Amino acid sequence: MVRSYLEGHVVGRTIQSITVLDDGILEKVARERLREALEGREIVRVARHGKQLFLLTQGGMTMTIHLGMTGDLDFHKIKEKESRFARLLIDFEDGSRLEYEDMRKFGAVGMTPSKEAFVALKKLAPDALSIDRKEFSTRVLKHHKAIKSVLLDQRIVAGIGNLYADEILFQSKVHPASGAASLTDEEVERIHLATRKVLKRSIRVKTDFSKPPTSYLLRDRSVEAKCPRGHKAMRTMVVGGRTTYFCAVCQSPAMEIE
DNA sequence: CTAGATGTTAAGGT
DNA sequence: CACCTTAACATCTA
Repeated sequence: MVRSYLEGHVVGRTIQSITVLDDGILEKVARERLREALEGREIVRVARHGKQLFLLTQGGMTMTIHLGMTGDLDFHKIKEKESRFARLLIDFEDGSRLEYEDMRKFGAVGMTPSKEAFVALKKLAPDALSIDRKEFSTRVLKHHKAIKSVLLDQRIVAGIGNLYADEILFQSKVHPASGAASLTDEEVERIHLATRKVLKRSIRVKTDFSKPPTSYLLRDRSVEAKCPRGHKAMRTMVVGGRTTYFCAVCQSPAMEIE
């Protein structure tokens, strides 16, 4: 969703200047180098791999952007006063501007010769939406940690975040703490299908949590909530250091055996 | 006021 | 190596 938003606004525009407001978000590149390499170049393509974004320039380097937890990109036709948490500005020659804001600064902006080089460097797994059933299953079954931790591990499958992992496991009726390696083939297949369904749907609704179908857990993330299938059994637990919501009825280990 | 949480990821320990 | 925990960060809420 961010990728298509950017594609519509920055492809074809030429970078006039880059203003780094906070060096803390730069990933292993000095602001001078970023500016030297990218200013004056036209953005010709916007790509995505998992949660990572790439702005490819004509005959030059590629800018990498990760939104982290609170990052956001806003395109403005004219230069307005930047927001409180703006960290980096890209001004284009036609007077428009792309603003990168990130309150908690878990995001990162960097530079790479190519998307492929960056993916290799970070050891990122194939993107969750490009991986077929067979490969998904091979990758998942290899690990012995909790299935939720596996889904969140960008080196096993790229592009799934905390909320989406919960949603995927709810839709698949699998308990988040189940050991990945001991899942049945059928369960893994359900998880693979749910991953595609949930991510595609989320991209379509632009991650607006009020818009997914009412059968989605994402709409109301709290223990007070009723599970979308009517059970009053929402539970919370910590898996792999991340808060996890699930329905104790739908996703009980007993249900998995059916 | 402090404690605890939060769309993430890298680094350090076992 | 596989896995787990924690720190970095800046707010907001109980």
